Formats: sequence, structure tokens, C-alpha cells
Amino acid sequence: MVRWQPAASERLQKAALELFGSRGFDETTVADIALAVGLTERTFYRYFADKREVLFSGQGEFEQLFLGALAKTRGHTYPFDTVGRALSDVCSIFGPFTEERRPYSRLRQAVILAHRELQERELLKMHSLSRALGAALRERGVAEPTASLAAESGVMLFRLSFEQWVAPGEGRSLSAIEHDMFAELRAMTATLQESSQVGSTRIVADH
Amino acid sequence: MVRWQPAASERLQKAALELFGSRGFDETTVADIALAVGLTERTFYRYFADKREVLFSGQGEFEQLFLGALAKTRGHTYPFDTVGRALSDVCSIFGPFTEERRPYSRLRQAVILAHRELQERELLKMHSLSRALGAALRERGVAEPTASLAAESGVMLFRLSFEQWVAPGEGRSLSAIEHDMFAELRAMTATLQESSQVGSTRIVADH
DNA sequence: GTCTATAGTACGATAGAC
DNA sequence: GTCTATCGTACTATAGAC
Repeated sequence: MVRWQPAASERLQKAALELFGSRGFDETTVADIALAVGLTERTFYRYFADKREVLFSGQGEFEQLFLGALAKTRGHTYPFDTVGRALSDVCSIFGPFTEERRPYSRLRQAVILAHRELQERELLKMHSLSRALGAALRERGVAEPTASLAAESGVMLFRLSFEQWVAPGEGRSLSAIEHDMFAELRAMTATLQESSQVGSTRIVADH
Repeated sequence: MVRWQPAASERLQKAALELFGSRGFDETTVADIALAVGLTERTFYRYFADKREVLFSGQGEFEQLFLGALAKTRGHTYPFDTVGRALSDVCSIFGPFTEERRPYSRLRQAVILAHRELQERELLKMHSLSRALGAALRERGVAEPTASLAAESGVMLFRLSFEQWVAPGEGRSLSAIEHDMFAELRAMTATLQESSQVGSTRIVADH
């Protein structure tokens, strides 16, 4: 008789998301999650440093997805364009952001938005991604503060695109949303240097 | 004989910063902070929702500083320029970012950077500032996603400027740093549309 | 002001996989 | 035998309830 089922980590993640979604984060104890998959509290902490981390353990692969996409852009000259290309790659249909995964992403996002502590952890993950991208750009010879600005801009674009992608009623692909968002940022920052082609960039008259 | 000293909240904040700085965040209990100023643990939680919050209670005024600066820009037409003006206002010498306060800001920043939980809280505060700025822009007629992009860009610029301001060896004013950072972001995003005047915007040749 | 649930840590014990 | 996953228990501190 087997003492333990395989993929304990994945089973814990799945159970945690379900329990957080149905019962709420504060109303779900670590023991609840562990017992739901036939393990104990003690074992939960073998896999996850704290209760929140159970929703963010894919972070390593996620960061690698970005860094890998950035590495493929060698040869491009301008940092903002470079980050844009990498971002476009990440959002393409070959990443974890396919149409089939949208319902899962929606549920996860809803759970995170419902709890301050989870939002904090999400923001920290995004921040560490920014730092990693900035470091990668500096290694390629981009000077500060440009490297940080490009990295932060890229992550900002991803974050806002992702939020829109999981918004109720949104049908466009993440790729399409990101493409528009990138163009809008470029148009917005170009104002006062030349007039913008994007209508929404201008503030309408005050009443 | 006085039963309680005035400004309990301020004394708790001061004691907390000192203890976190000398002993470390995890090694300082809420009871330590409270006892250091002659109060009890219970009283600490009357003033601050949780242990971290003691370093972030100025948030309300801080957010009002931004929103007030934004309100003063009525009449400006372009969102990015509007946010830039407000930001420049916030960073001016009349805000809480004067030269005298730089040592305090350095200490506070060092304490926050040393502890993950404090970083998370800091990022959440910045995020809620972004949301508030975005809402203010939308009320002025800026459409999405421009409003969010402008708000997030502004907060990103503030955050990076502030980090540089408290960096060791930095002598420039926050205002000057922010001004350069704003120009650099504009130059960076303008690449491929027109050639940039800012040298650091181009990636140097790969070796 | 007191009491309590839960998060999270420390150290240790047990037992299946190889 | 070793390695590694699991579980037991005791403990502190946060934070909320009464």
C-alpha cells in the first residue's frame, strides 16, 4: 500500500485554490488544505514557505519565460523595442496564456483580488520580475535608469494586459490586448513631441 | 500626573523604526514596540491594523499630496503631461521630500528593503496610489487604458526616482532626479519613431 | 484587559523508495 | 544500508474576538 500519492505539491495547489475560492482565504486554514488531499499541516510547509505561496509557486517558470523571450531578442538595438518584442513573445499563444487557461486565470485572479495578503504577494512577484528583467538588460549593456524603466514598463504592460484579459466580457487574446496597450503607451508618451494618432490619448474638454 | 503621553501614534512609529533598524523586523515583537513607549500590545493594535502598518500610516496624506497636485493641473490636455506636472509638483521642495528628510527616508527604505513583508506592504501602497490616480484621471475624461497607463507610469517614475534619491552617494534633489527620469522614459519610448537624443537609450553593441 | 485561533518554526520520529 | 517524504509535538507571536 502506498504511503503517499504523487504530485503532492500540485494537489495542494489545486485544493487551496478551490478552498480559497469557495470558503475564502481567511476562512481556510492550512490544515484544511492539507487534510483535503490527505496530508498534514506539517507537510504543507515542506512545499510552501507560507500559506500564500501555494498560489504563486509557478513563479520560477514564469520568470524564465520572460527571460528566455528576452534572450531571443539579441540583436535588437532599442531597449523599449526589445522589451516589447519579448513581451509579445510571452503573450503569444504558445505560453501559459492560451484560451483554455483563461477560466483558470479568471478564478485565480478573483481569489487574489479578494484578499489583501494575496495581492501583496502578487505585487512582490511582479516586482521581482521587474528586477530580473532590469538585471538582464544591464548585462546586455543598457545603462541606468533606462534598464529599470524599460523593465518596469514591460512588466506594467504585462500586468495591465493580463488584468484586461481576465476582465469579465473580454474576448480578445492576451496577445492582441498587449499589442494595443504597447501602442497606446508609446502614443501617450509621445504627446507634446508630436500629435498622437490615438484618440483616447487626449483628455476630453473639462466640463 | 498624566495618564498618557500625547502623540502615542507618532511615538510608536518612531520606536518601531528604530527597533526594526537595530534589531530587525522579525526579532522585534509588537510588545517590544509598545513597551518601549510605555504602552501595551493591545494599544498598538488600536492605532495600527497590523505590525507592518506602523511604517506606512502616512499613506493617506501621501495619496492626497498626489491627488491634490493632479487637481491643480486642470486645463492640461495630455494625460502623460498632466501626470508629469503633478509628479514634478509632488517632488518639489515643498513636499515631504526635502533635503532634511533624506536621512530619515534612507533609514526607512533600508528597513523596508531588509524585510519581504515590508516590501510587500510598500508595493501595495504604491499600487493603491496608482488606482487612485487612475480613477482621478478617468473622472477627468481620460479613457482606458490610457488612464491606467498614465497613472501607473507616474507612480513608476516616482518609485524609481525615490529609490535613486535615497541611494548611497546620491546628491541630486528628488525633483532633479524625477525630471531626468521623466525625460528618459519619454525618449526611450520614442525610439523607432524618431531617433533619440539621449545616449543611454541605445543598447551598446553586443560583445 | 483577557482569551483564543491560527500562522509559522524547531526539532525529532517514522517509514516507504531505492 | 541511504535518501526522502511524511507525521508528531511543542512552542512563539500575530491578530482578532469577547
